[in-house]
Amino acid sequence: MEVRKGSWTKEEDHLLRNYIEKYGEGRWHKVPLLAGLNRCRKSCRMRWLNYLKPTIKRGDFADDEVDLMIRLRKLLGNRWSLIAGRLPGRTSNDVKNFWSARRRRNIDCGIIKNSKPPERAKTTVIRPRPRTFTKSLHQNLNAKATSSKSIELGNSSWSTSPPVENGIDDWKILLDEDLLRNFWVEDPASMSSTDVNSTEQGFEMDLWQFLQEETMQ
DNA sequence: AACTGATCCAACCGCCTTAAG
DNA sequence: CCTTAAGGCGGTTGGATCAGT
Repeated sequence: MEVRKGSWTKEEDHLLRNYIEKYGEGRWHKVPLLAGLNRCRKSCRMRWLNYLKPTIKRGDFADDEVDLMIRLRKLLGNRWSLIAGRLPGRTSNDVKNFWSARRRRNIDCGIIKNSKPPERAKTTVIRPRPRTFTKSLHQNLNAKATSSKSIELGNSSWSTSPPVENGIDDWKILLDEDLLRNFWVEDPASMSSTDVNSTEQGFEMDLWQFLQEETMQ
């Protein structure tokens, strides 16, 4: 039997909500059967995560959200789920849609203003390389942190977490656009789509905590 | 009121990663 | 190891709605 596609009906939403209430999120392969939905597992998951989930925030992005999004986009590239993860209540789909609308508008403006095809902006996606945090490295970092108040960006020895002693201001500096490129180790070999997960770990570090704390303020 | 182009956003698709057997 | 199934992600599409004429 063909699975249903297209827009979800209220009845389907109701069935999915009931399922999640009863069994919780996850085990998406079982959802169609147990919820009584004639939808594929992916469709169910997508509907829940992007639309039905109660924590989802509706409406326009606030200025601070946009600001944070721009900074994160510079840092992470088109990794919408990671970006969305730092914007409470926003989904990767929201972020993605926002960004493509924004991009479209900018391109259109370019056509109107310049009356010639806009140059494709050269974006350098900077992906941090995960590094093993060895004991010797840690000692080295501590030595550096105590010997200098400022971060030596050009010759940074750390890629995942700054010395704590330098405080939050250092992270703020790091998120300034001109400094971003110098901070992360650029790795052309890892620009391929297959090298996504190797970078993931690095971001579950102090940076994220800082960003979250900053957005809470 | 009717038409048209622009915009928004929910949904689909294809690919990749991961875990289990 | 290899295979397979499931989860997850980013890119893209297309229908609905809005705005302008």
